[in-house]
Amino acid sequence: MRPDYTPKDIEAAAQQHWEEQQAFRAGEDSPKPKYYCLSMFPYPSGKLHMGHVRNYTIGDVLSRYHRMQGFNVMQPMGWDAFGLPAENAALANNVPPAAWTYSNIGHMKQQLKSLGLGIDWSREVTTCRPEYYRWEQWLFTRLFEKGVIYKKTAGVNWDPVDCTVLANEQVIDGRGWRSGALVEKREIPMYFFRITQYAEELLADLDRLPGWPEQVKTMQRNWVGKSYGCEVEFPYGTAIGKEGALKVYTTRPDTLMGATYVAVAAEHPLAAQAAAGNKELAAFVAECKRGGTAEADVATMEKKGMDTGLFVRHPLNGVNLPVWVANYVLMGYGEGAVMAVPAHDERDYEFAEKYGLPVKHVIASPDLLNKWKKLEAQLLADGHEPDRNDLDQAGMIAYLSHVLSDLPAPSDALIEAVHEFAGQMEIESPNTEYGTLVCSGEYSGMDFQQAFDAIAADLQAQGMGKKRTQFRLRDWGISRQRYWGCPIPIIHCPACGDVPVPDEQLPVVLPENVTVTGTGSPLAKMPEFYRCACPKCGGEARRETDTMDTFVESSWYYARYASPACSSGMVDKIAAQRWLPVDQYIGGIEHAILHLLYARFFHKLMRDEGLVQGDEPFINLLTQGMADVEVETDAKGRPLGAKLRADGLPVAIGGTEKMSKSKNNGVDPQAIIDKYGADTARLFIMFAAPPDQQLEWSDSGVEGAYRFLRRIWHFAHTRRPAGANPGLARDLSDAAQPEKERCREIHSALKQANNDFGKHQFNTVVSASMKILNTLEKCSDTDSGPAIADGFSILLRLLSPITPHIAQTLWQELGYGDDILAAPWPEADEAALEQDEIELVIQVNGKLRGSLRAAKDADQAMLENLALAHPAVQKQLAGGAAKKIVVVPGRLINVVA
RNA sequence: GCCGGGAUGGUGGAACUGGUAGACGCGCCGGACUCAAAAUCCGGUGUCCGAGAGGAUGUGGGGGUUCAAGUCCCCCUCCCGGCACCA
Repeated sequence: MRPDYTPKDIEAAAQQHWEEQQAFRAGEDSPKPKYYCLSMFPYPSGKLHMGHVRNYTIGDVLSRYHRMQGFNVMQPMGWDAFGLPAENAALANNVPPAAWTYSNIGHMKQQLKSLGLGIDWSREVTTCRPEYYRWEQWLFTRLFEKGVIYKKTAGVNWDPVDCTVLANEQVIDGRGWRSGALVEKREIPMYFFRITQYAEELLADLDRLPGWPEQVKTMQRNWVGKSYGCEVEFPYGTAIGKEGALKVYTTRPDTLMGATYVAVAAEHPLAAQAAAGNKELAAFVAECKRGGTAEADVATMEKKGMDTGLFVRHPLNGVNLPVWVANYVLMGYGEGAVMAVPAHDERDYEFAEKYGLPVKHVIASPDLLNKWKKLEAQLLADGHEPDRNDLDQAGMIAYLSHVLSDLPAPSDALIEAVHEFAGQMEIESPNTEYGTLVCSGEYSGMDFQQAFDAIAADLQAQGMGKKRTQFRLRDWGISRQRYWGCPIPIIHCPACGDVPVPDEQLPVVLPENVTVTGTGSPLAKMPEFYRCACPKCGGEARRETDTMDTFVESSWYYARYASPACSSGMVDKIAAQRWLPVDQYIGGIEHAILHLLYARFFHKLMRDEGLVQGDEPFINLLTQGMADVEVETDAKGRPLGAKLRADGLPVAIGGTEKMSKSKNNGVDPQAIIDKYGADTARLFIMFAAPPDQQLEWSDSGVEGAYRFLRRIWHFAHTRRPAGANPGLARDLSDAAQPEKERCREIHSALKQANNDFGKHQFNTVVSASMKILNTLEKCSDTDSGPAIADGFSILLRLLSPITPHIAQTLWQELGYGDDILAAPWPEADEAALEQDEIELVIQVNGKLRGSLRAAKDADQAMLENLALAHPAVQKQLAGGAAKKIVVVPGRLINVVA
């Protein structure tokens, strides 16, 4: 055995050993229970960053841990290979996206292998390969025929200079990132997955995922956004041109009597109609159509609007309400029109304040109600008749000032009551809480639910509305006007319409040798690609040149791993049944909504096709915190440029790297692996923080991780802690006190580590391991020989999922066994944890004043007496008596003076 | 803007279910070894007052509940993730 720790040699040897043993091939006919451990596959951006290392180390730790617990583990890996960055790289470096992608995959695969991950590489999938995406195309044609996929128009960001559709992140301050041209919203035809048809199920099944973080489930629930509300129609007469009704959807029908105007989106027919004869309005509508489509931009825009001059009639009280065009109303959302209740909605209030529109309170909080009653009572007491007219804010303020100035000699009590009421109204503008209806005619006095039901019933009776359940979730548009993606398998025939490509013609292969110019879609310029015959009538037809959203590939890869080479179907049903669902999924928190929702949706689609069983793809989910970069942002929070923490060099945004804010993590993992080895890199990353916590990387602390491994090696070399039967429970009844204490320390650290493994808190597993080594180093050969061997074998096994190379090497070198992967997982020996005497903390009024040792089974009265006798307590009490004594068994005694 | 998180020493983080705040590391300070340095080992290290014993104070800010609050409740600030064409 070498005296020095030489990670390069031992890691190469250990990896070769696993390779020879085919140690990580997932067995198809194992009697052991299966454990499918999946880490989100990487986009092949070029090189590994710390986020990858963190993700894949977590996955490997869980895989190896479960393997030692007796599971048949499957841990696959693959490449999310289609996407925008490859096209950007092509533009920047003149390399075809395919070549760039394959070369990146080659390099990153080497990097992953050098980390010593226990991956079954025989299952590798690459989404840009026709063998993979042909099945995606196949499913598309099936779903198209079933009507789950349909076509409609939708808005995109159009760059009028580059004649290209831009991704949201390519629109910076309303301009194209390359051309600088002002971006326009343009409506184009696209294919959509009818995900809304599954909205109810996607929502309900979240309740059947106890292994998912609550945080993620909450985000998904809010995203699906089931709401109970009402359709309300605001009729208009021929004055507008023709008779009709403006339909809106609201979740607050109880505030209907407080509506003071209605607002429509710029794209709404009513806006277009009004703009036809109004140049100023037409210009405003055009202005609203400028800029990007991203919701964050729209929502943070300054609220602007313009009066159309049109009016609609309030369906219940017949009052005419003005129609405004407002940029905060979105066409693709609900009905593209809203009823505005400024008194009880933040955005409506802000808008009404800005344009001087009336505010009418119709919901009163208990406070407001009480203050109004008090005011009324005082008016009566002073001999005046209270005015119970509408609480239109302006009218109310006028009324209140009338009370103060026009009434003869108002009493002090009345003046106070007016001020209190006015003050409360001020506080409650806008009041978005539920409350009691006021100033709402026959509905006054009702609570939310009563008003909801009554108003909905009245609307329905008049044919002017009804209750409706609505989802916030929108259908999933998957058409992309880009080259580097999976071709949509549709042929457009002038005679037959949209015809799906027949099975025998699949896959529609994406040509790999192309030149990317940055203007327009490359496929649309390739007649050899798009010219084709209609599969139905044989006539001349045109192939669809749009490709699919890359979220589609990542929505089903987890299922493909079960039978990666299956050439007869999307999945081999037997293999899918064996391996699915995924037992543990691990990936970044940034995927909490979109990717995870789409994958859940796809599982249900595949289930309905009879391909997979079960309703959900991922049983347990671990969301990893982001690995941050220091990013400078503009006023809208968009990155202007990222700075590499380590050396301050700027990093290109939207360049050849994956376009992600997390692409640069300040520390290059390869440099750490080269200098210290994979075990140090893995240990360092697991020790830095718990997996779900976000982390800013710096390499301080890498040295400490390396030092720890070196100490382990040195300990093994100098102390040779081998035992014939490591892990055998030892009878400690005769052992000397120091040895008992050392054993207790080791087993209590082990107990903590096992508990932390269960919580996926690997940083404290590492600290427990460090404590064990600290204890072992305190042992002398003579007093604790066998304990050392026992303790060291615990240490190696505890660390083996995290630092597998050194653990395997020492396990073998010291003769514990051939393969640490086959060793049983260590469990804490409860007998070793027993203590006769324990330390108790003494508090006086909750403040720490001392401690005492007592027998572990000392009773309450005895402990109280011991505490009272304690000098520190005597001093604090200063002769006084204790009011109360709180004893927390095994922990503390608190004397309350 | 909306939805979801987060904030603990110089620093990464720990603290089971409301019960000794700062485990385990990094860094720093002092010491040993050495011709010297590196490596290694030993000791110390929240802040303030104090020679010391000890005391006060302390978990982003403000309030509250409790014998006891980093932990529970209310309000606020800042930071991070997502917002449907980045992946």
